[in-house]
Amino acid sequence: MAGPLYRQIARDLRRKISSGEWQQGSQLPTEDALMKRYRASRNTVRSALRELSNWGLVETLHGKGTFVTEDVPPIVTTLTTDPKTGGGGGEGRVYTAEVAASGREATTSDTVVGVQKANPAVADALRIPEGSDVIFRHQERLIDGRPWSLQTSFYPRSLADRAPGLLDTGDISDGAVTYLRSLGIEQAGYRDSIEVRKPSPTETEFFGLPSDGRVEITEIYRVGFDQYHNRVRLTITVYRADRNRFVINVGKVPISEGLLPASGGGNEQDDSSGTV
Amino acid sequence: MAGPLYRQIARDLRRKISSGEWQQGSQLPTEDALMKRYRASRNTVRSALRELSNWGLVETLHGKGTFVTEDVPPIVTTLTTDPKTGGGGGEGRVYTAEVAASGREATTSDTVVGVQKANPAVADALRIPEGSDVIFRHQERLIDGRPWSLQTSFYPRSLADRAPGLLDTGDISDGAVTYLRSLGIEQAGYRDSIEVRKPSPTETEFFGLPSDGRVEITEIYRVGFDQYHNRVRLTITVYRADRNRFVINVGKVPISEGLLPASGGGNEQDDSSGTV
DNA sequence: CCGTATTTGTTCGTATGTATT
DNA sequence: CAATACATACGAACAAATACG
Repeated sequence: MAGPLYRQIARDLRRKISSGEWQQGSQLPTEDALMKRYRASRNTVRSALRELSNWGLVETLHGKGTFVTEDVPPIVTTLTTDPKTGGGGGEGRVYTAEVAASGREATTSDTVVGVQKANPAVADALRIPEGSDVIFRHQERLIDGRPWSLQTSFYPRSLADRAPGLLDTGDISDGAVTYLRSLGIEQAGYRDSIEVRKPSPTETEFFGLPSDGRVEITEIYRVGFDQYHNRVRLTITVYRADRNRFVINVGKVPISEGLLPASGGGNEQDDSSGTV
Repeated sequence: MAGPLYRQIARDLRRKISSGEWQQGSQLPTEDALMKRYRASRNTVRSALRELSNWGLVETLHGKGTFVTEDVPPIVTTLTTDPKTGGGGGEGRVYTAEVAASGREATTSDTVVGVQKANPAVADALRIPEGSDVIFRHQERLIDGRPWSLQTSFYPRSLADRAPGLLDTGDISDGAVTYLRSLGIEQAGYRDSIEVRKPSPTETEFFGLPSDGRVEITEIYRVGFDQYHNRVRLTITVYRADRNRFVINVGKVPISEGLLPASGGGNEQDDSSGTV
């Protein structure tokens, strides 16, 4: 009854975690201890632990032990700019301001700039021929010193004639959008496209993700348009999917105070909202 | 060298998949065949296959075999309403129209309506006391007969005095937003909050997800405000994270034609965009 | 429909390697 | 260096789902 043994063990351990019997961050019994407690073989116990790990409930560290995963409050990012206050300022500034408001400190690595050939995705987003030159500006962004997001912007190479600063590393730290506006290239609007996918090796390393594909990445494509509907830039930003939340305001909405919709937190709610 | 054997096997299989040597949907060699090919034990081969499965590259079916995962083009949903054309029409209509535009057919289950006590998340979103009565309206939404999303809207119980139709199952199929507007309750704006999390058991079953927590869910909280900044409704919609994409338009953007940013597809791009 | 072969799922026991304490 | 704890790997047996004659 009740299915395979390893699932029964997993269920029991799960219960002990979600009931609070085992606190966040605390160490689970060793595999050896669990073998004895459940009279199961090592492989079976490990299957149970792997299941919990897949669901993000525990984390296993080689040589140290298995620990109950600790909740990390998500970073909240607003994707829409307030037409009244913001006026469409540079994203870099907006992001850091928003993070600072939550009492954390946002920093960025040095900007890496360069020119490369447009791959299909970039070419399509900017409506330029595949393989034509594009300027890229890349940054690693941290919060309180911990990896937060990776961002790369692409501009058509031809823009550098009017906006040579795009190829400077530090000068336009105020935000490329602001810089371009000073040159008469207004960002009249933008389109974001959000998707969730598995991390690339680079992303896995930057974010310090587990080597199995357990943790996903949220990728945001932002295509910026000027007043003539030309595609001026493509910005790709990636985040850890499980530690970031994105907010979109449409129409007349009050200024956000508390922000967070009081998320329950873990996975254990089990449809606590009734019919949700 | 090159790490554990099961990873070497996994890498080799991965290469055969991403190189196209093994087509989408085709069956991999049986575990028995892989044992012989790599001179490894069955458990080791299974470790390798599990790794590929975790990364979403293959799917294993009990008694049948292991198959290369087939790409499913994502459903695209626009979260912002065009102030010119849409004017903030009912979401239900907008969604189905958008899906229809892509040549697919959107249908919904019967609406389940009822009254329940507000849980903390709902109470916070609507700014009402926890435990007070709320009306819920729940729907399962399908595309071409396949599960697509689950949606539940919550309204303060008190709204039913002015809008009794909220408690009818079918009558306001045009969309609750339209219905409320006909009663003078305008949705002046809304705030979406997007997060990614593991599926609940109900969601796992509805979407037909694998029982390990491999596939994630995108959850969108939408809080609607009336012209007086009152919180009129909370709509929670959940989607398969890996088969849906969300678009947000801000400011002046051209009408989307092609939509998709020509995503490369799989995970195997391996930072093909260079510095991304 | 039945029975058999095929294929993956579960469980055990055991041994050895590697990281941490 | 030794003890502890998780990681990898092998071999074996039986169970469960599926395919096929």
